[in-house]
Amino acid sequence: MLTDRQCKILKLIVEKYIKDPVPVGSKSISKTLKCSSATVRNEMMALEDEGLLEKTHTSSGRIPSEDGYRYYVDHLMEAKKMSGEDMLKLQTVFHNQQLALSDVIVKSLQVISDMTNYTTVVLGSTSHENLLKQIEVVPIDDDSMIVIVITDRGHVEHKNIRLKDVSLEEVKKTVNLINNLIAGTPIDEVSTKLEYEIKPIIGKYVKQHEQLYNAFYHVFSDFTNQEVNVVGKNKFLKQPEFSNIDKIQNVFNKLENPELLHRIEEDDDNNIKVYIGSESKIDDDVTVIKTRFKNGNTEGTLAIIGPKRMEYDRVVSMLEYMKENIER
Amino acid sequence: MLTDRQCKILKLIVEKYIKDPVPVGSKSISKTLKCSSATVRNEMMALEDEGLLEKTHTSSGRIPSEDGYRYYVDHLMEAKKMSGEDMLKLQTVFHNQQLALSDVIVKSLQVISDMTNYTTVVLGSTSHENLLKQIEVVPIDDDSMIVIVITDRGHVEHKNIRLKDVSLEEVKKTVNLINNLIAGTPIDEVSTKLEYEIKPIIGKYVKQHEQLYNAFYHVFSDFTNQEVNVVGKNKFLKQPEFSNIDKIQNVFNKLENPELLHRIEEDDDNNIKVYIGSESKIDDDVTVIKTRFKNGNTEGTLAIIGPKRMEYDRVVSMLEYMKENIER
DNA sequence: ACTAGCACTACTATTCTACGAGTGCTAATT
DNA sequence: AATTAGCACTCGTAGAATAGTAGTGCTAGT
Repeated sequence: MLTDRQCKILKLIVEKYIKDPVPVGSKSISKTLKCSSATVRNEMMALEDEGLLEKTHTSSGRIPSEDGYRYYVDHLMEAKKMSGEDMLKLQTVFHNQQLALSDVIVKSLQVISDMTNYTTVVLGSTSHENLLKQIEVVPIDDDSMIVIVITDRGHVEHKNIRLKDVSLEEVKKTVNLINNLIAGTPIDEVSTKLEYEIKPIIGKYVKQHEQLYNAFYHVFSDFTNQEVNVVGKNKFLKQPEFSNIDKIQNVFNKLENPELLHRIEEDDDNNIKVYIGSESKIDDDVTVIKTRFKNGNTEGTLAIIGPKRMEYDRVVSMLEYMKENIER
Repeated sequence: MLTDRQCKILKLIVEKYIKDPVPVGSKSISKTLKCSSATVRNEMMALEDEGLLEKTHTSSGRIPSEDGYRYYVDHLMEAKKMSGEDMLKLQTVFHNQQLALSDVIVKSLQVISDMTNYTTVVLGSTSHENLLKQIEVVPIDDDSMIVIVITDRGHVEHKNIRLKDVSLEEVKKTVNLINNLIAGTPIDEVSTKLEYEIKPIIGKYVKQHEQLYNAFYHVFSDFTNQEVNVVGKNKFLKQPEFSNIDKIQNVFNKLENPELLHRIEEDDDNNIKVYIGSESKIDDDVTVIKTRFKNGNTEGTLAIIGPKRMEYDRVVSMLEYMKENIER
C-alpha cells in the first residue's frame, strides 16, 4: 500500500513524464512538494521497489513502469472534463445532421487523431452479427457484372465478377433465389447456406449453374468479416518513442493487421478500458484505450492507440464524450 | 556527347550504386574496365563536368545525379526481359480467371510491391470519364438508407444517408427519376443536372423534396472524382535513403494526397515513362515509372514509385508485362 | 593517351576529456 | 523516527584529438 506522499510523487512523475519524455529527477519534484530532494529520493526508491518506477541507467531520473502507469490510471488519475477547445471541434462534427452515424464516428475520430496525435480505430460489428439484407447485381458489360451485398446494419460491399456465356436472365433468377431464401442469414453462414439451399435448385433450373454458384460463393466467402477503420496511423511518426524506423515498421505492421486489432474487443466490457503495453496484446510499446458503443443497429468498438506515455485523462474524457454522443 | 568509354563508366556507376547505395570509387570501376584507376578518374571528372555524376564530399566516390539517371535510362539501360522468377509470381495472378480485371491489377501490384520493395499505384478513370449507370437505394431502418452509385465502368460507391419523415415511396420515385433522366451523364455533371432536371420535378410531386434533393446532391458531390489505389506505401521504410522520420513523413503525406498523385497521369503518353526526382512533380527524392493501360471500359494508369536509385530495368520490364497482359 | 605515384581531403571510428544531472548513502538535525 | 544536508559516485552527452582509410586531383613519366 502506498502512502499519501508516495501517491503524490508517482502522480507528479507520471504527469511530468507524459508532458515531456525525459526521466524525472528528485529535485524537480521537491520543488512542487514541500520537502527536500533527499526525501523524494527515498520515496522514489520505495516506489521503484514496488515496481512502479524505473531507471534508464544507474544514476538517471525515474520513468513510470507499466505497473506505474497502471497504478496511475487506476488510482491517481483525476476524471477530467473535456477542454472547451476539444469539445468545440468535436461538436461541429456531431451536430452535422446530414451525416449518417457511421460517418460521424469516422469524422470525429479523424478530428481526435489530429488533436491528440494518436491513432484511432473503429471496429464495426463482426460478420456473424451482420445479417444479409439483400444483394443487387448490375451488369457492366457482356461478361462482367457487379454484385453488391448489403447487410441489415448498412454494411455494403461489392465485387466485380466475370461470367462467361451466362445470360442475364439466369443471373437474375439466382439473385432472386438468394434474396428470397437466404436474406436474414448471418453473413458468415451464407456460403454454407448457398451450398445446401441454392446450389441444388439452380443445379436443376439454371444453365451454367457451376459458374454462377462459384461466383456467388466467392463473393460471400470474401466478405470482410470485420469492419476495421484505422485513422491516423502516421501519428506514430510524431511520437518520440517511435523515432526509429524499425519500431515504426513494427507498429505499422500491427496496425495493418485486422486480426490483431480485433483483439481490442475481445473483452465484452462496455465501459472505457485502458490496456497498457503488454496488456494491449497488440504491442508492448503502445497503450490502447477503448470502449464499446451501441446505437440501434450500429454498434462496435472505438479505440485510441498511442505510446504508453499517453495523455490518459484527456483521451478517456474524449472517449466518454464520444460514447455518450453516439449513444443518443 | 559522351565517348564510348564514358558511357560504359556511367553505366557501371549507376548500376553499382543501384545495387548498393555507397559512392562508387574509381578503383572498383578500373577492375571491370581494362584501364587504370587514374584513367577512370579522369573520365569521371569529365562526367561530373557534364553534370551526370556528383560527389558527396571533396574526396568521395561518385554517385549519379538526376541527369545521370536520366542519361542512363534514355541511352544506356538495356531492355531486359523479366526474370523467370518475377514472371512466375505474376502469372499466377493473371491466370486466375475468376477475378475481374480491376482486382487482377490490384493483386498483381501487390505482388510487384512485395517483390521490389517499391510502392505501386493504380489511378482509375476520372469522374468526368465515368458515366452514371444507375443508383440503388436500400432502406436500413426508419430514418436511414443506403444509396449506391454505380458507373458504367463498374466503379461503385455507397453512402449512408439520413432522412426524417420521408416515405419510402417518395424516395423510390426520386430514384426512378434519376435513373430514367440522368443515367448516362458524367458523374461530375450529375450534381448540376440534379438541380436543373430533377429538383423542379420533385419540387412539385414529392413531399420533403428539399431534404431528398439535398441528400442526393451530397451523394454525388462527394463521389470520389478519382480512383486512387496506393499499394505498399510502407516499402519506403525499407529504402536506406528514407531512413529518417522526417523524410518518411514527407513522403507518406505525398502518397496520401490524391491530387498530387493525380499529376502522374498529366501527360497522356501511352508508353512507359520514367520521371526522375524533380521530374516526378511528386517529390524530388523519388522516381515514378508509369504507363497508361486500357482494356475495354477499364482504363487508367499504373505507376511504380521508389527512390531515384531504382532498379529501372527491372521495373520497366514489369510494367511492360503488366500493360501487355492487361490489354488483352 | 594512359598510368604510376603522391599529396591531400574528408568521412569514420575510437578514445579522451570535461561536465552535469542525477543517484545512494551517511551523518547530522528536527 | 522522519527529514535533510552533504558528498562520493555513476552514467550519458558533447566536444576535441587521434588515427585510419577510401577516395580524390594533379604531375610527371611511360
